[in-house]
Amino acid sequence: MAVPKPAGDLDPVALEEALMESWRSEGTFGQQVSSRKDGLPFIFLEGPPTANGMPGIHHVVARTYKDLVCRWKAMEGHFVERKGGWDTHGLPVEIEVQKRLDLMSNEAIEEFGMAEFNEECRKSVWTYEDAWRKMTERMAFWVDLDDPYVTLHNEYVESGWWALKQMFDKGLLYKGHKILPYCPQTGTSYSSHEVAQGYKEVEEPSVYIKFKLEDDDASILAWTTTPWTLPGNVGLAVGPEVTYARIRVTEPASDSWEGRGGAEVGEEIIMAEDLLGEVLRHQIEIVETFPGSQLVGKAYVPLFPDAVDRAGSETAWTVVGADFVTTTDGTGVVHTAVMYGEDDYHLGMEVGFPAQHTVNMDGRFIAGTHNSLDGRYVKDCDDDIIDLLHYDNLLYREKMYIHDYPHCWRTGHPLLYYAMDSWFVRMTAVKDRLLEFNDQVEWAPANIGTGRFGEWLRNVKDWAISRERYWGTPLPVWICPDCGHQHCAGSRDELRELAVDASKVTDDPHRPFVDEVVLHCQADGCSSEMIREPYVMDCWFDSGCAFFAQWHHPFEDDGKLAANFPIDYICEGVDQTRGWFYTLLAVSTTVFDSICYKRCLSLGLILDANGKKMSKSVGNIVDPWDHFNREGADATRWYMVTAGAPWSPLKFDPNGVRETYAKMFLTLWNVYKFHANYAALDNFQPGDNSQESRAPLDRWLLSRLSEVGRSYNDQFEGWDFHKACRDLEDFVVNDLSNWYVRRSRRRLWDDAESADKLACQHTLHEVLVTVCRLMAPVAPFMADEIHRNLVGKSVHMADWPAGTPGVCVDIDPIFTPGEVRGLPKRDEELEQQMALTRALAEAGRRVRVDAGRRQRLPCQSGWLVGGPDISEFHEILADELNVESLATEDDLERFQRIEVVPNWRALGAKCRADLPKVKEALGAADSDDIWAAIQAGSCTIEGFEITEEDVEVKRVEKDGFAAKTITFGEGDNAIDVTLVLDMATTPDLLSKGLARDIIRRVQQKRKDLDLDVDATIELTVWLGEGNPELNPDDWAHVQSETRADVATLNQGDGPDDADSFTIDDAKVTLTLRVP
RNA sequence: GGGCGGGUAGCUUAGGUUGGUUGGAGCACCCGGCUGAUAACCGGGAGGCCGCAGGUUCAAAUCCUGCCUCGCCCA
Repeated sequence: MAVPKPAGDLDPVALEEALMESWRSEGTFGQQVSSRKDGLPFIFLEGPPTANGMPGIHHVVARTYKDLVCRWKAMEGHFVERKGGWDTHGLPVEIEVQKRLDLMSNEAIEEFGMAEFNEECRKSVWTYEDAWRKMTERMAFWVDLDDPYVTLHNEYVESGWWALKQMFDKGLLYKGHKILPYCPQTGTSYSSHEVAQGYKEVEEPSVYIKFKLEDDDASILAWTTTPWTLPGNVGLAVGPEVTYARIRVTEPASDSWEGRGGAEVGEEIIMAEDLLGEVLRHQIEIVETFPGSQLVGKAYVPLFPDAVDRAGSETAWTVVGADFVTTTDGTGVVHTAVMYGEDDYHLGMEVGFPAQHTVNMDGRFIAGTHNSLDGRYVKDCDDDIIDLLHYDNLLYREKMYIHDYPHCWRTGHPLLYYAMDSWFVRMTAVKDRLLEFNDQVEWAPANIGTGRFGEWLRNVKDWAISRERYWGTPLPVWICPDCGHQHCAGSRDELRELAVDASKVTDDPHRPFVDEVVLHCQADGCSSEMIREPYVMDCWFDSGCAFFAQWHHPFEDDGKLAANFPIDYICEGVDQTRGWFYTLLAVSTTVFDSICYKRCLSLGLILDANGKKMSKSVGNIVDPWDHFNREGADATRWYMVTAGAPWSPLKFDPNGVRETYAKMFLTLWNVYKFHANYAALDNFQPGDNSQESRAPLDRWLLSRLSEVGRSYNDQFEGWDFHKACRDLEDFVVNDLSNWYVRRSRRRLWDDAESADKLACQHTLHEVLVTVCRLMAPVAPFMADEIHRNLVGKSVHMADWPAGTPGVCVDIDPIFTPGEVRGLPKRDEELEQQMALTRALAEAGRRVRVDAGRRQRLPCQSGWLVGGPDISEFHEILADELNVESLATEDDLERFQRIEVVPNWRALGAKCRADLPKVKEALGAADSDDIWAAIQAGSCTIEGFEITEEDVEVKRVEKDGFAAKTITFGEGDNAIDVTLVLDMATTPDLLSKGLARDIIRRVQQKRKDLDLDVDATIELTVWLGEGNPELNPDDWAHVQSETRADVATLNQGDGPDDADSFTIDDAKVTLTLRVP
């Protein structure tokens, strides 16, 4: 504990940069972690960002909430390790490299060389690492970036392999199909993100097809916008609840028929009743109507009999029921080609349609589909297919159709929805466990767990985890081309064991090296060789493995996983709900059959000041450095935390950061400066100084601090960081600065040592130290700067002053005796009294405004009527009110008289034409007498008997008094308190008021001249005509207050060029000279 | 198209679960006061169809229904 150094003006950027340097050289972060190594662990897992994009303000938000919770828990005494992490695989990385090197197809990549391409990806991943590191350090996110986990590291990949093998061994990994938008030109399928970049409006032929029933003369009519899928048709779907109609054509089509197709008179067609009018172009009659369920099971004649092999399917080319069928467009009958639509595929799997391709990976029809189509690009065949159907009398109509359709963002070609081979994790098998584990997670906000996330889990689908890409964790599955045996490898050693040529197994598990590895088939009796499936993993799988792969579990984790699982806290944006939040739980459920994280804070999105999403293309990105370099990281962090609940969308307003800086940080700094400068001057040493012996003002502030600290902690525990910080800010600005410091300035001016001055210094010291500890997790810089100067050590090594410190197990004591520990005693009664005092001080200013009496002109007396005893604060209140003496008084009557005024409504009805006379008489009479007479029932005026109903009684202040009544407290405890001021003016009061006005002007002048506080001056004052006499005592007071060693008081107007001012029409002139 | 969240003063927002006197606050604006008090402070003023329309109720910013609008996720 040292005597504080004096503090200068605040330069937030310099302050923060200097502290960064101290933290670096002292290793403060490491010290904070290791000093708590015997505390209960609090396990945090960093969601890995990808470093191939610039960090933005939204990253600062997420990292603030990660950091503040970890810092808070560490101060509580927890052992909080914070390992960094990087997400380094995946499509975004590949796309960056492809764009840069102009490799716009898989062929181009393979021509360039897969090894070379992946090397470019590996480098690209670190493009912005330095920017990330700088941002992370500058914003004071304490995370270990020197030893992070990295998803591309060989060890990390190996842990992923191990996890996948666990799934495989449990029968949770299988190969199936996934319908994906696919570009045959580039040979790649696309993520929804890529698809979104390539929508185009196109006009294409759509057709109504007649499917002839086997045992019936009628046809079922179906509609499609993709004629090229018709050869693959294997079924028709109808809505079981939808009403269908069988109709008969009664007249030939009119001459206005356009395009191909048609129907004969007498032909019968079945389709949804609601859509008849929209679809049919013939005169018809309805034969019958019936629900779709009656159609289910009916067989029809295949359009292209050779295209698909029945393969034992009993449902092929029959009608099936499906819930997704609607009558919003089409015919209410959905043509189903299993391999070319997501609904189609799922329906096909469900009802057992044959799943066969009619189209190759190059986008051409497979040989044997139809002799005029085989080998041709499908999009070129639309017209020919329509022709073929027309000639077979299977076409009813064709119609051009305009819609948005996805196109390849690289080649501009239309994408085909195509069933790709894909590997899945059978999440549907563990759905109940997922839901059970989710119930154990404490979500913030709670509705994410029950709502968005819970909903997602209740509808969980199998997880398609393979990607036909190059840069990622390779899928460690090998298949024997001869016997079909599948083998999932769980480690690099296992590969070496099974490899035909072990030397092909490199340390680097990435493609293309791993593709070279061929394994001995492990099936009994098969001596063939297994080839690797050419996929890489969904990069979400990588990050979902972070909780164990970061330790290279189970290969060399040294018990790390056991000690760090499940995780206590994760925190990311709400957009991670179906991303990282899900994949973590998915992996921990399938591999460990365990909950993964206990608490999850899901952050709202960050928007610009206008509520628009920030995006590069719109150009509304906020650069965090704009604020780091102006208001500083503390103000930026504090603003983000106080701007709203963490889970609400944050409209980032640059002005708000400025406001936070001006309000919270400048104010706090100035309080600190006030304390530090006087403490340095007086050689202040904190020591024993009991709370009880201090001034009521001190005890009040400490009590407030106690309450604010307690609720701050409670609100932290309830995730309400925004409320906690707003309350603390309110305390600092209003209680500490605007009231306590303002009321205490004079106490510290005193040159002599006094108990009161010491009490004030101790109070400021304790309050500042405690405030610093409370705010340290959110604003780690200024809190540390102040704490270091007052206590001599970093705030980040200090204990949390509130809550339950039970988790601090055998930590070295970081406190020396006499230091602030915990929170002070609370005195609610005292707080109430001060609240009333402040309310009365405000009421007094209002009284003066209403009564037209200047604040600087003192009143002789003030009285308080009613309310609790606040005599402890009478001195303060008298000073605030500028009254010579303040007293309590029981009898409000002393200052008030009643005034009886007519109730015009009642009196008018009674007196009618005589009303003016009654009014005059009432006005002339004495109110007290009239009221007494009315109450006695003997009041008669101008012959009318006046009762209580005829008048209203008002209470007004007697001449010479002004008053205001305030209601203090709430509900049943509310009590009226009246403040009365004596408005009388005496020569004595006028003299005091004049003195105060002169002092005020001189002080302003001193300030303008930038004089030192203790500099002396020579003062000359001229009092013009009309001024009151200035008493010698008051003149002496002027001299001492303004440090005027030499002072002259003259009558009359002073020199023209001197400063002058006017009070009550009298002129005062003054000159001020510095000797 | 489905799910979720938001819409309150010029701007940022509190309140909404539990309906109840006149819907609070900060910034900006205007007037006044105060200040050896900091980008300060105090009082007052102006500024609100609490997104729109219905409904429930003695009473709706609050509860219900529909719609509009912004955002996110999913299709």
